[in-house]
Amino acid sequence: MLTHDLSLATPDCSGCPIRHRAVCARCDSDELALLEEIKYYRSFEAGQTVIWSGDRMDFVGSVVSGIATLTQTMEDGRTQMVGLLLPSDFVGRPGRDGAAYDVVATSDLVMCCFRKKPFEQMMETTPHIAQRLLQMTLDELDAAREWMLVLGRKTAREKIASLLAIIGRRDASIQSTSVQGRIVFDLPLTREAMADYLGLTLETVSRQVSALKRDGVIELQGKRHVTVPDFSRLLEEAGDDADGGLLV
Amino acid sequence: MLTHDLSLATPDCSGCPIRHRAVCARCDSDELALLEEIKYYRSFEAGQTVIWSGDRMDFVGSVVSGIATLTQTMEDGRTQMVGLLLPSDFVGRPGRDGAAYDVVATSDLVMCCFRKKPFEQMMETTPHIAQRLLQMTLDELDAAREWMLVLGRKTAREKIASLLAIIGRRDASIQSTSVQGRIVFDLPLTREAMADYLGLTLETVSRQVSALKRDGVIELQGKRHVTVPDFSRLLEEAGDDADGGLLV
DNA sequence: CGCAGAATTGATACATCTCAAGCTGGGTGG
DNA sequence: CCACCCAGCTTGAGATGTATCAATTCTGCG
Repeated sequence: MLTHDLSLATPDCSGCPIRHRAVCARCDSDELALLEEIKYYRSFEAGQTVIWSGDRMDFVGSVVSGIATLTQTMEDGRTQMVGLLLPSDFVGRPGRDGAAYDVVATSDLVMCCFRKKPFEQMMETTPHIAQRLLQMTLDELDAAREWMLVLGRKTAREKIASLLAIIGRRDASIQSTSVQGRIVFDLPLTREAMADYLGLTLETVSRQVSALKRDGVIELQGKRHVTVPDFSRLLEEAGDDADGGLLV
Repeated sequence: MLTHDLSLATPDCSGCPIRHRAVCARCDSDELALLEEIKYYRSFEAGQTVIWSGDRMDFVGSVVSGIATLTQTMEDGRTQMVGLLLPSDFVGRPGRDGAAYDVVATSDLVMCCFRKKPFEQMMETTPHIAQRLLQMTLDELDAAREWMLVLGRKTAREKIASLLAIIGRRDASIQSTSVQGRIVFDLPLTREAMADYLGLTLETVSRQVSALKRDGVIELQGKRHVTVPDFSRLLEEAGDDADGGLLV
């Protein structure tokens, strides 16, 4: 069954929650008006697949609310998450027809989509869009490289701590709370999704989460609600500089 | 001792070997003329560090010839390669002051550098540059994600096979040979660099190279010169689709 | 209440790491 | 020209971290 059909309305960009962070962030009102003509909303339920790797993709778009994952799968079924899509993140690649990865909605998801052809044309004529997209892509590239260090060189415990630090930091930045001392947030991922993110098995994830809890690095209320009593302690466990790095 | 000082001359862009692939690929002759004003060449010897992570970076640029690596290092010394820079690849990030990674010349290296400030200004006024840089960044992002699958989910043997396939494919594409059947190339990396690339130890790299040789997947002449008698066999060993994927 | 998906925990297997010893080939100095 | 040297590489034996297989235990929900 479909969710509320707010999805079919196309609310004004001016009230959009991701207006200042998404690919349209630099656009002025004239440019926004052009985008409004080619935009439409789509909703997905938790668990639904937005797009399969290899499928033809006739749109690009932004995550407005909810969370989605980008995953790659080998023939024998091994899967690796290669991206975590949060509100304002961009999906799809201008200039390419097929999707390169599976995109799956982890929670209920709303996307602001643009038909691909007209969007590509706008990119040629509207430097603000291409400029913002470049900036966002460079940020994603940095995140991917950070992640490569996690996957290639960190232990299971460090991997879990790194993931919790990333999610905690993001949550704090959304709420503009300070990223120090006590942090509280909800895990948006199942143990299995965490495992796919970190290149581990779900059993190992479970064990290491338990270990971090036993050692007082984190506290759990239920399976998903996490309290970090001392964020710098978590960063130590992640093997990161306790100051949180220069690039964030 | 310094290498040949062709480096200090600034040859014309029209004869540049990476003219059609680098960040300037889409520029017309007027735009090239502007770039020529802010460009200069720098040479590095094999083993030299081009830039240390965290250092201030007052230029961006392209690899003209030779190979460099992008690596990240943890406090305790664990290192992970996060990028392999080949001719035409771009170094540096417009809009950022410090270098995010160590850049090290693996072979003798020539770079075409642009002073950062003027380059950033040109990016604003010259859409062709920003467009090409976006395209290149998206390609790098795809490569990074491919690599994440390798790091997170492949076995040591598959990792080695994947690396050999990547290098072999690149070499074939430079020589515009077909990527089928028999392939011959030189490894541009030491066993240790391969290990840093793949998130392994150098001993494991050595063992798996020996195993692939023993099993007839590759032949070695010396330590670095590799013959792959059957490229599709190598792809199977890498755990990839034997057709080589859709995205290349 | 009882089921199903998610998570935890345990026992064991195995891949890769670690530590250690030796090999190889190209360069250098006697 | 030979002997030596040294970085890069190979190989071995044992330690260790994570995967695998297999029960349970939670938790939310119809």
